[in-house]
Amino acid sequence: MDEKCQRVRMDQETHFPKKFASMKCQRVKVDDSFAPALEDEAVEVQHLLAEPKTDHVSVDGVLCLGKEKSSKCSETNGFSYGFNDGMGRNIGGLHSHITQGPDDLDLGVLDGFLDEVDEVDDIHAANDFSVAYKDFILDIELAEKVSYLDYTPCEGSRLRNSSSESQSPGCSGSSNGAAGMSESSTATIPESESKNGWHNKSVKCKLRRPSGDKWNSQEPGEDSVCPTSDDIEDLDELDDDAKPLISLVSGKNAKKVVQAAKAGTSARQKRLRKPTKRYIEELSDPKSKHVMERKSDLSATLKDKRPKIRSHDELHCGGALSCTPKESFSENFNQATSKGTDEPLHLRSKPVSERRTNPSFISKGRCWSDTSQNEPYQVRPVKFAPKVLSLTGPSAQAPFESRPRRGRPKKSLPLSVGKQFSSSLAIYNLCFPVVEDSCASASTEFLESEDDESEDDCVKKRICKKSNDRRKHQRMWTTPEVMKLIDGIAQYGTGRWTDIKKLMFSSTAYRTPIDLRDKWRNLLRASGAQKRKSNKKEVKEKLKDVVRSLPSSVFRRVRELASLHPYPRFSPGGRYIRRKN
DNA sequence: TTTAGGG
DNA sequence: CCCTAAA
Repeated sequence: MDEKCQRVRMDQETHFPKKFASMKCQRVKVDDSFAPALEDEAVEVQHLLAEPKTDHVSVDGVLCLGKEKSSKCSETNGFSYGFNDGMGRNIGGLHSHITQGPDDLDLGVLDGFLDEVDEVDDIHAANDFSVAYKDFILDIELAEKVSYLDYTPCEGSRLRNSSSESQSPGCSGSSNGAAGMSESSTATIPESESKNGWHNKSVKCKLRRPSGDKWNSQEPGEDSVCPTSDDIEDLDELDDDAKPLISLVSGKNAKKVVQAAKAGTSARQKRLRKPTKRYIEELSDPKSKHVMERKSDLSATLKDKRPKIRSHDELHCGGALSCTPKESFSENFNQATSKGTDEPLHLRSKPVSERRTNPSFISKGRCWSDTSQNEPYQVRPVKFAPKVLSLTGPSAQAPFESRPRRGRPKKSLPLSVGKQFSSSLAIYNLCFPVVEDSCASASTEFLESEDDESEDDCVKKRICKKSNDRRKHQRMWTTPEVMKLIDGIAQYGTGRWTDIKKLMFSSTAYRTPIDLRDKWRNLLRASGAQKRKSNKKEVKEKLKDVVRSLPSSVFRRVRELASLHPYPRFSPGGRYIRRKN
């Protein structure tokens, strides 16, 4: 662990001052649909607790994260500013080497840190850094001391609880259950206050340590260093978001709490997951509706083509198969400690039990991504990574392409769908009913996910690669295609999509008449030719992608045609006219 | 089967 | 893109 720490630190020092410019907001932008991230928070905290010695790195990661968010993706939230404000000073105090301008950071390094940060996407999604901060604080605290953890397990679970609880206000209604909890120490601190960059300087000053820069002076992995209030102080400087926890910790028996928490993670669960590019891409799918996933269970697993980045606990997917003793122990421990407290049990046990019982948890199709190729220092994950990969590899794609084609069946049908049940693979198949791709294909995909390629290329590659796939992926409309479509409409008018398809798109089999029509609809909206509720600008902003990629001449034509061939060809009576040839 | 329209 | 209703 020391090695890991140092290594990362070295990396950080070396690469940090590079460039942050390459940072893609992508990561941050995928958030909005992530309210359900809450659902994993308890687990996440647990994971973080489980990682004793990454303290420094973790904190650095947070700082970087803050910078990333605020500097590069200012559109995400106003929260960023406040955050940055607070963080900026702290960075200055704590890490002189990362006080470079926002553009001096390196994405690669950031990614590394993101690993430490665990679930960046989730964090961003929740628009709530407080959770993350608490996590890190826990991390740090945990790193400090590993000894006598054996007593006060209740405290540990308590801590976890409060962590998961305090983040609930930042999330949408789905987390009502947690909101009802009442833990005196945490309940007194309104989370909402800490989310708006609200800076409580008094606290800071009070706790501030004169010269302590423990991040630079203290060697990682020193077990002899007790978690002192200094640590808490420094942590407190991180951000106000951390305050709830800090007050919790300091208000109660800080050491015990932390140690207990640590005890809970003596069976250490390493964070395995690093979202691969593929998943990032998947996440940016505008159609992502994570709420849906929660509601629907198995059916959703078949339909869902949007694997989500989630807690690596989902490695329990195929759980019985890939679950290592350590993991199971950890889970059991958590449940055991949960019982020891006087707090509502369901709040704690929910994440775990839900994962176990809810198939949707299992089938996010991202198991193999948890093997985190980008975390070289991980040992245990690597041990079972191949297993998971081999098991889930093929099916990792399943959610993506197993979505049964509803409606009229199209040309190619699945070769085999979920027929391979054996006693040992029963669970696995349950989770991944569709297992059809060869391992080779999966492995190529796996490797490809690492590639750095433009999204377009990604899409196209996938399409090509799965040419025999029944599933039709998004296919970008090229400008020539759009112009062809416009020509066709000019010729046939709107409403005769099959004709247009036959004559203008006879060569491109992947464009169905419906596609043409949809595209036309989009063009209308984008061009503002349609007098919709929203004005042009608004529409254009919405469909910026389309607008961006098309010349203005196209839109002129669109508007012309729109007036010439009004799309919703309603008869005076209101019913649409079906034009006959 | 095809189109319209909503998601 | 997907789905359903309607023609």
